[in-house]
Amino acid sequence: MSTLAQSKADLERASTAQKVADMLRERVLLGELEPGLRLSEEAIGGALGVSRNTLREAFRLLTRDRILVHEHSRGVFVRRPTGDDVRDLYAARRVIEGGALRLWHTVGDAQREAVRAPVRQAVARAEKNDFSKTGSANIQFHRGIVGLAGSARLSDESDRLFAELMLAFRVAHEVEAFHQTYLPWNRKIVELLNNGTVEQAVQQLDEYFDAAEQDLVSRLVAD
Amino acid sequence: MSTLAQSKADLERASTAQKVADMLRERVLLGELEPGLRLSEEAIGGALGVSRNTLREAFRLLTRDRILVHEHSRGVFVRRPTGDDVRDLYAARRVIEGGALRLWHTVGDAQREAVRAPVRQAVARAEKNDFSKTGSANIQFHRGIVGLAGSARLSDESDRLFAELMLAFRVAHEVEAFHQTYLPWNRKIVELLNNGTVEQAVQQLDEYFDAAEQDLVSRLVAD
DNA sequence: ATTGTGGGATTGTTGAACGATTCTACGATA
DNA sequence: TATCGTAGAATCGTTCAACAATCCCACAAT
Repeated sequence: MSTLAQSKADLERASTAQKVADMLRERVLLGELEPGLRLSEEAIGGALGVSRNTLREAFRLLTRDRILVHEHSRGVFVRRPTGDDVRDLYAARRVIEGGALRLWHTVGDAQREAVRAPVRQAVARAEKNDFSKTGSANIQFHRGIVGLAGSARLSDESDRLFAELMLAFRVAHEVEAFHQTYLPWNRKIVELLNNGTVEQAVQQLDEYFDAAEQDLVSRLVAD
Repeated sequence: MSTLAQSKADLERASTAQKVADMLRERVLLGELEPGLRLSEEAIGGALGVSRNTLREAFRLLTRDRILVHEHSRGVFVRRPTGDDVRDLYAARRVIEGGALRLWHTVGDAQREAVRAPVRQAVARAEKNDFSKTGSANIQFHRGIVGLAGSARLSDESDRLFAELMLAFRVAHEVEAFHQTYLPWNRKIVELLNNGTVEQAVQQLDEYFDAAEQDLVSRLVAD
């Protein structure tokens, strides 16, 4: 069964627009294309060897993911989140992740492990002074929390929220902080979950969101 | 200030693709284009007088809203939600609306009124045997609940979930039931909220979701 | 009944074209 | 000097035409 699913994935050729969109998304999230930058149809299309029409389809896909913003007759720009955007993002995360966390005692162990494992691995690496994959570990932790809900739609939307938040950190020149200060919070949350005190875990998560939002907003308005 | 915002809205001309997408979305949600129907680029484009490229942009917009599904080299189809889709949708709603409802005691009266008012108006109309706008009233109620979170992104995503759910009801030939059986539940929820017993309101909402999901799924698999 | 194997229809992608809109730089006016 | 207006360049919005790639369907072969 899993082999069938795998071969199906192989068969699902991505369209040109999809491939272009994936490439551009990676470039943006890696910081090679700075927030606020305008993406010229002619320049990008020429560099990538695709026609304007195909490129515009790729732009639509990324606009949908809030990676780019479209302004009529002006073009598309790499999104540059504001303080209001950050507040909106954390308001959404509080509801989604808080609501998902409260399902802790209703889900199976596989879903719980998706929350515990990223923290455990991050702790193990930190003890060896290995901070290489510390960034993606945090995201995996929060993806695991959302996954408790058991909704692919919710997980997809959360991925978009994470990506947009990453852009905000980049605007604030705080990409490193995003990847380093979270670990104590996450350990505490997992500990509370393992104790069965879910409501306290939710409260801890809320406090983390409060601290992260406040820090990020202050750095954005100062800019 | 409001006049400025209004004139700005006037200036924001929708693109042709956007207008076409809005028209098609309305057609689909009104049931004029049945779930599963394939939308031919040539036929639709010819009928609406727009080029294939512009129409394809409109298709992309509706695909992002999960109104249409795109299959490579096969075309786009009106989405036809399955039982698994419905389960996914309600899993997402449970987390989002449950999480939002728990913010009841933290929000201002304007946001609370956005929850109460739709139910009050629906009750008033029902007493006069007026069931005309009973459908949108239910949606407004749930939009109000999501609005408690104070996140435009979350509200937008919820609108997409509602639209997709409407398609599921259409597949199950239960559009009317969707608009009629909800009122007692909603009244009870508002009553519990006014009493300050938020957790009981959340529980009541969960029970409503359980009942609605089970009913809808059973009608879908029977099809 | 199942499995090739064609032709026909539809989509994927490209390139060019032209009107519409925005941006920019330069000069006019107070 | 600063503000304003305007012409020209650059870019976007949309359409059209073309061709390759893919899918669908009917028919024949086993």
